[in-house]
Amino acid sequence: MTAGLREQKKDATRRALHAAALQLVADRGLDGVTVDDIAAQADVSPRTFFNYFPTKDDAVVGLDPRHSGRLAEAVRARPGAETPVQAVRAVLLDQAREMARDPQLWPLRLQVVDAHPVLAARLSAVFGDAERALTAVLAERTGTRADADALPGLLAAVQGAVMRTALHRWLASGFTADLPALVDEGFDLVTAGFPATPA
Amino acid sequence: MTAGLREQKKDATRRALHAAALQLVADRGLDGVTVDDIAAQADVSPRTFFNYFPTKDDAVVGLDPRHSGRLAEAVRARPGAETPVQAVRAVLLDQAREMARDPQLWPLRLQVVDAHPVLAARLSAVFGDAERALTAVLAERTGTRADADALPGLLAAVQGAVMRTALHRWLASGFTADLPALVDEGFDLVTAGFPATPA
DNA sequence: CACCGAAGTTGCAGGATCTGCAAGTTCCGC
DNA sequence: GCGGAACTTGCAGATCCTGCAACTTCGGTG
Repeated sequence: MTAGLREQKKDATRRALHAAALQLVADRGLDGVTVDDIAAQADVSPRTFFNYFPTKDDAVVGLDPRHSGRLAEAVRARPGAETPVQAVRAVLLDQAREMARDPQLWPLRLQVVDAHPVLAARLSAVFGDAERALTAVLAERTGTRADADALPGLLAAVQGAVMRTALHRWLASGFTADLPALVDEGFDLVTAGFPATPA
Repeated sequence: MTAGLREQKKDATRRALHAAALQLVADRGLDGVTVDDIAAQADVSPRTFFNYFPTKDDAVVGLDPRHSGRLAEAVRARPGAETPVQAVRAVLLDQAREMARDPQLWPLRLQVVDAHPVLAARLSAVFGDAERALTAVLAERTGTRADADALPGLLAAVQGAVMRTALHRWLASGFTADLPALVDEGFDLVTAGFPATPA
């Protein structure tokens, strides 16, 4: 089942590079760290670094392109009886719980990303990929064409907005808030159509 | 009113650089164009290029950082009687009309950006800045703290989602669709809370 | 109108990023 | 074992981007 030794090593190296990049940048700032530093920390040659990540920035963010497909696949796997919003909401809650599990990884990532606009852009690109894949799956589910119906693309984009907002508020709370709860709150507001003033 | 000759020249140079970057990249692709090419096309030295844009990518996207504040300012200027959603919707419609006015600039921009994920990330960063500024203004309007109330941040993010989706659908239509109408459609869906299936 | 400070342009040197290429080394299946 | 595939590595080189120091141009002032 688990792939050969080769695969394991690759995964390990990838994680080592990401961990090194994240930690070093957290300590010294993005400009205080070179690719050579990261490679040295992970015990590979500088040239090998680029076999794993096309860019220093990508190593810091550290999210596979294959990660982009996970969201869409998870939504596809939801029971067909659910409405698109219900399906997306359920999946996002799962992901939020997953992210909150490791008390180090995502908090550190978010702090670092927040401190460097360039990295925020990179992270947005990853989200964008995920949203594009999700759009296709939602179009399947609703049986419409993605270019005729606005719903798939819009829901995919709004889902990203909810998640980004939740992550930002999580960060702002010093990671004391409950991430899934923040996601829930976001979906409540959205599905209520942004009530004027519930005052 | 209009600033001195100096300001005019700066604006002209900036526009020339952006236009050159956009056109060259549209023709040859992002990797087929160097900063030297762009500078030459705009009749300035390569070194001067970096007095205007911190990055080649930024020159291609060509949006000021000061552009980021315009959205927020426009919302601040809306009558206080409007709900946040109404105010944001009105401003976004204005911007959509503005973007659709020049039949060349935004279409070319969007095509180029769509063809190069790196540029999409850059554009996302600009949107992100605008959203952050908007969050602050919305928090003012609702009289809440942006970190206690989810609405300002979420509405700012969702607004971005609506606009991005509209732009994407505009692009997909080959720019035959009506951009303001696409924005309207997006807001209708959002304020309806994503109705299950209006079938 | 002559002059001075501020603002803008330019060239140069240099560090860092990233890519192709051509070895070497390690793993997997037969 | 052994042959091919996969991975690592070094090297050369193009490009990006930055600091610095000169030079040129603009805008105001007496």
